[in-house]
Amino acid sequence: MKRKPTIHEVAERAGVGIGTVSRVLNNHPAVRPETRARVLKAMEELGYTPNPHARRIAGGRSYTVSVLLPFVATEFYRRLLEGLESVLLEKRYDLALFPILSLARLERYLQSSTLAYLTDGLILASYDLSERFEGGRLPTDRPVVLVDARNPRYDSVYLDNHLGGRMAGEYLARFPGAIFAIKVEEEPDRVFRHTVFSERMAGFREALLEAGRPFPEDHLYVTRLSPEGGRLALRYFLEKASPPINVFAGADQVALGVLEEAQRLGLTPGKEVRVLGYDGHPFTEELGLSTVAQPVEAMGARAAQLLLERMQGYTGPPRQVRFEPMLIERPSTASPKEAPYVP
Amino acid sequence: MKRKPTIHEVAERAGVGIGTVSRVLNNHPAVRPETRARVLKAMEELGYTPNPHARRIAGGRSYTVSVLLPFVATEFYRRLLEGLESVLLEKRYDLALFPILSLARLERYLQSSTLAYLTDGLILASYDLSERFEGGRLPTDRPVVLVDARNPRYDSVYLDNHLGGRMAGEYLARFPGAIFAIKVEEEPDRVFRHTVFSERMAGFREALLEAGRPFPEDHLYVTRLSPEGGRLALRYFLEKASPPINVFAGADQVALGVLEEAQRLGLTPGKEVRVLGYDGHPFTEELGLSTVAQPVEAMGARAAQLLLERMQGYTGPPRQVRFEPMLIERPSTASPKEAPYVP
DNA sequence: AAGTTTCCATGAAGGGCTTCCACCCCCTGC
DNA sequence: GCAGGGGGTGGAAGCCCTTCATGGAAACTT
Repeated sequence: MKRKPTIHEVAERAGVGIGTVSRVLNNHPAVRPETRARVLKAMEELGYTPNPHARRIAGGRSYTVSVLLPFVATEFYRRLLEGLESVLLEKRYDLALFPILSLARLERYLQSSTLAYLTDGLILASYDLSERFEGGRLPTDRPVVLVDARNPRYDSVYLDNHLGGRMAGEYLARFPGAIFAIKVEEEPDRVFRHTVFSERMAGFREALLEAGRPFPEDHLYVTRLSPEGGRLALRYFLEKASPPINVFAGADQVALGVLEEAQRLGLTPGKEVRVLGYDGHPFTEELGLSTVAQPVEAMGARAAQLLLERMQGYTGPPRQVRFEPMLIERPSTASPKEAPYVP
Repeated sequence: MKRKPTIHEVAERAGVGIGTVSRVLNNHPAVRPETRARVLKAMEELGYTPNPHARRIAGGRSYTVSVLLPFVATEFYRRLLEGLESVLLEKRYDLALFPILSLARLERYLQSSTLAYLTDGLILASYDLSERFEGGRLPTDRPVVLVDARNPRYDSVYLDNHLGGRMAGEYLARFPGAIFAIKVEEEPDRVFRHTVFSERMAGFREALLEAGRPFPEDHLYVTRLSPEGGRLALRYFLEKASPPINVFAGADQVALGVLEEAQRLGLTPGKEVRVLGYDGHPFTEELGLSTVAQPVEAMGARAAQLLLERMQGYTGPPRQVRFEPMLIERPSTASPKEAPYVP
């Protein structure tokens, strides 16, 4: 394959200077329309496309945004990417993902410079990095936006998980029957720990306390993020109390398992076993699963917007954008009117 | 944040020329050990790290490999990345993912140049691009390796899905009871179509034919890649035939749903309903799900190796690396010895 | 008509690196 | 003692762009 054409070849073919070609590339207004057309034609004929590395080196844009994220294979990140993509694609930006699949990889990103830090902007998903970097700042001078995480030094887009937990608690407190909860285990690896699940549980506990509903320690089951965890949890709960019981599953994936196990045991969801998930993933709808929904796509889109503003030169103080979850009631929890809680 | 130090500052501090610094960076042998040490010390003190854009521009390495892939939120790609990562991390390469989340994004990658094409090498997952690009070649002169796809022009690492289908067919043909299969629907979007599921079914049919087992058209159920599809499929199958029945689910995700539905209906997996998955994802083990296992991690690792060789200058003809699946027998299909098929 | 302003266009400089040639120094071998 | 050969080293040239003086020409002024 022959070498890619450069700006010089375009300039020569169009009979203009390289500066003019560059201005055409960057949509600079000071180019006469017919000159612009000539240049575009030359580019077309040569199959020219600019080199992002060179653009970036020369102090321009590479039109690429990096996303550092811990995992890729979950519904949450799928939705987050969808939100980011929707905004960035429209603005003609590319999205480069840098998955942090292992501790070794994280170490590498913490120290060495990587392409990730040298694109036009950086989105950091689910990490609060203040503890990890000296000075609590990433080794880059590009704009950085956090999403699903908070840090006072950077623009942050986050969900109020404490509130979500409260909403779950307030809601379930209105039903008769014992109340249980499943807490998703944090990665044993300290590095990858994030705090969303703890925050949810804290809010949940708080709401139950205020509602005067007991929540003994053995009503909490801790497990990994998988349906299997939900199955085991339900069996455990049924040893502690008889139906009807109410389960806050902490995550939709886990709630799924609770639902399945209930059905297998012949217990009617929404009646003998009320199940409330968390996340609001699309699959909950067809399952009739009640859930505390996170607007993940909207959070992603907002993060992308904040980053675009920074890349366009905005230099105000860090912005903290808080999103609120929304409780969606579905058959997996019957309406509390039908069976109100009587202390 | 102050500007990052450059090679010149390192050179000055170490009292050497920039050429020497560059040689240290690139592990060139012709540097005296104590000079090397001095340079490394200067780098350390200045917190210097090289700029990948500049390295790439100057004709060197950026030490980054791009991966173009269609989806991110599936177990398959998680495993594939794990395989790629294991090899590349060791060789000190970064991995940049470019997810193709939409048709618009694909179009963009087909035409314009993007950072993806300008790293040191490119891995293309699950796409055969020969139809999409003029001349059947990507617009890049970097080495390209395909994985989970085949193209005679490029190094390819692929699984023999036809064989996998055959193995499934031969295996299930040994059991009594009607035989059913679930075919995973291809994306309606023509662009994202891939052929793995069709290949599996073709092999499956072939094997049944040879074994003299009938497979009428209405024994095939088509659905999306989700457990829900498996549930619906099983109910449909049970209208067509009574237990025992044998189901080739085409994908582990789908098999999962079949298994769940069977349990819910009070049918014993491995006895009244035999279920065979495809993929060999880790979760199948704890579920006792028999499956035609793909060595996805190994395929990823191999692809990374092929790419590394190309990046190191190997220029032989395109290599086609074929992997074979392996049937793993678990409780979801009892041993055929216990209940052999008698025509 | 001469002086201003505006509009376009040019190409050198520069950005951070690799490569390569030139050069120096020191060790061999005769 | 001298040519020859390496091992080390320095820095100019070059990679592909953007930016920024610089300047020519056309469009306005008074």
